[in-house]
Amino acid sequence: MSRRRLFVTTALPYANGSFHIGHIMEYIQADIWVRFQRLCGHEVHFVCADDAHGAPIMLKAEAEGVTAEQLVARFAAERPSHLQGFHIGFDNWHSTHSPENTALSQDIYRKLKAAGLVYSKAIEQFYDPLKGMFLADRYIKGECPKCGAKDQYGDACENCSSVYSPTELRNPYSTLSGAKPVLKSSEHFFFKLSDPRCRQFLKGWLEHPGRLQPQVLNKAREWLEGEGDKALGDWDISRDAPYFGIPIPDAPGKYLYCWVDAPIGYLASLKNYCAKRNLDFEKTLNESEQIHFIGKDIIYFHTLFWPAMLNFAGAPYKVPDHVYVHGFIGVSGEKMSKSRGTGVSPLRYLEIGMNPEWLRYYIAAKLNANVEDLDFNPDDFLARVNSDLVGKYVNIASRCAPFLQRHFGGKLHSLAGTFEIGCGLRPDSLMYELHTRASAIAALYDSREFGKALREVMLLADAVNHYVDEKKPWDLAKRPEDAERLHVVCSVAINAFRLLTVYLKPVLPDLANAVEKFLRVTPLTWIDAEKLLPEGHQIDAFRHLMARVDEKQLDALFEPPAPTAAAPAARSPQTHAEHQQHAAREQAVSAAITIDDFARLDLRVARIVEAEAVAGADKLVRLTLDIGSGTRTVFAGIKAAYAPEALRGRLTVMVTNLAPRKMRFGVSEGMILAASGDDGPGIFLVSPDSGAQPGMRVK
RNA sequence: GGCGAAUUAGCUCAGCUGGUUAGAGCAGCGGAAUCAUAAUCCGUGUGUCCGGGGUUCGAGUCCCUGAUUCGCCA
Repeated sequence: MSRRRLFVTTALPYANGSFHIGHIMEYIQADIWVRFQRLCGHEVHFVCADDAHGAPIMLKAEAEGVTAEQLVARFAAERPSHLQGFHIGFDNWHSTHSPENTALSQDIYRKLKAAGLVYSKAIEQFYDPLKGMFLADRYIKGECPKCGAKDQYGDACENCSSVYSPTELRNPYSTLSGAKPVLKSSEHFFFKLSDPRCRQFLKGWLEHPGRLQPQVLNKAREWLEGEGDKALGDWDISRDAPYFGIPIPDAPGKYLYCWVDAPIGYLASLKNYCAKRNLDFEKTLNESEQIHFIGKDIIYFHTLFWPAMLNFAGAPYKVPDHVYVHGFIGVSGEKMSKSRGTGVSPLRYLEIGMNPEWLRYYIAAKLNANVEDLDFNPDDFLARVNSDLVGKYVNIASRCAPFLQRHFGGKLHSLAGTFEIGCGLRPDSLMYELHTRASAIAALYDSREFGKALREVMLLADAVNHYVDEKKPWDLAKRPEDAERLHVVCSVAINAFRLLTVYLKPVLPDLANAVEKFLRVTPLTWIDAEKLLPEGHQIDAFRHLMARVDEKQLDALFEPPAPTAAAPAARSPQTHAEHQQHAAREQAVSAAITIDDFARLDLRVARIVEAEAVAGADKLVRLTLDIGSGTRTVFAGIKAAYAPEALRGRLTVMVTNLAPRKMRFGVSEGMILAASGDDGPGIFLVSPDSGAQPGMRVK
């Protein structure tokens, strides 16, 4: 195979939070693929970056009283340790808020404009007069124009699922300030995706054989070829100040929509990397296959906007060669929710000392080349990792190396007249079989069928264990006349172990590293599967290569984020609200907790933007809370003490990481703090001192 | 609401253009072994293939319909 040059990216994570399991899964998938390509001798430039721009980051920074740059820098600072923690080997990590990205984005914009694909027109949008900014749909709420349900977002009603535009909402309000938004006109720039040139190009790009997975192609084709009201529309690519983003050239007060400069961040990161490595950016870009790993949620951007942008911007840009799409990862059958903090926390996984390669293996074992969701199931994880990795694979070395050490000074026997497999090995021998599977396994890795690849490898591990069992080295060791047979059997097993290590190395780089030390060999590559260890090769004494997963670790991993969120099982709907009333009612002071226990509570200053009595409930008030980064709905049992209208605009303190709870009237996404005596008087809402801003952490 | 996908053993999933007794891994159960961090080996699957109709000599596989779940669109 000729040497490939690859430019590989993963989707840019939004820089308003830490990594969640979904990010890590994608990085693991791409990292395994990249490591495999490198083991095969191909050249790979593997980069990513923080997606730093956009209104949510700007607003979150504002709520925390820091600049957007500071907010982004805070998350950027923790990236390296988390990536290293899972052995994810990006060559470079950059940011869309960078000189490179500004230059590239403005260049691409200018070229698209020159190509006649950008035009401007005035549009009317809701504007928050208090905040002094235009409001995206998600920042507008109001009453559904059809059914009158309150607190519905600007696009659709969760209650009657009717669809409308934000301007149709009754009594609309800004979730940022609570103010009534006003309609205001402004000039916006559009990318003319409807241009026949675009459609024609995209059709050709999409249909290019092997470019996309069939499911992705179908979806993209559906969007591209939509007719009538489903036709592909032009894309609004500008935002008005104030906006944290890249200024549009020659258009004061206008910024590029963050989804324009986000994928350009791939190129910015590559450019930044090339500068560091003294590589020619344009040459590297043009000589490499350009491959993007993404989740299924952003297919639209990567199969329509992005290739069209690149194509019509022209040289030195080139269109992506492949976009590889994966599904979502759920936990125990439940969908992961970023905002509600459910799911497996990769950071907690590392904190409690779980082996990152367990997760790499487990995820790899469940990944295929399709756009399918996968499930993290703790029991499955435990069984899979312990059985496959420790029981089958590591066990081979563990059961044979001691004989070599005890009887032969750790030196291997020759397995054939020559060290090249195939020349001296019988076709029916174990080593021959192990060797011949290399190309099939490689093909599976290359096509991202990791689950199938690992199944193949484990089948081979089974064969090796079978072999050991059949040859019974422990019996041979009892008879001096069988010494040579013992030597051969154990040497076969160790050589087999070495091949299995090659096959697992893309998934388990760290373990492979430990095996290389144990076997005293230079770093293994894929071509090493064609060779055997020479006669007399000295190996080290065996020591544990991998611990088993302990069930207690999984318990710790899934411990609820806050003590109050324990046992969410069978509780009456009312309990949560009652819990709110009584949370602090303990007479005796509770048992001591550590600062770490306390730190697990995420308490935030919240502004009550909306409060209304819940029809049909005696005590409940439905609160809409602004916590800086967004809004939450909380049901609080405080109706007896507070009239809803008296609550609006007040600041209070909210437990933001309390597990969400489904109640008869909706989902409560946290709780607010209030004081109360044993049997009354009343309920007293906790308020921060003046100056506090929504989103500030209470600690 | 429209379009689409999924639903196969306790768990995770294979089953291509319809064809003989529906498969794998893990778990479980029975046995063997004891080199190995109780790891390994052998044996063991009577599953309304989501429900209900239909086409066919024959359907997990095709068609219709219903349920559930999940997407996309509006």
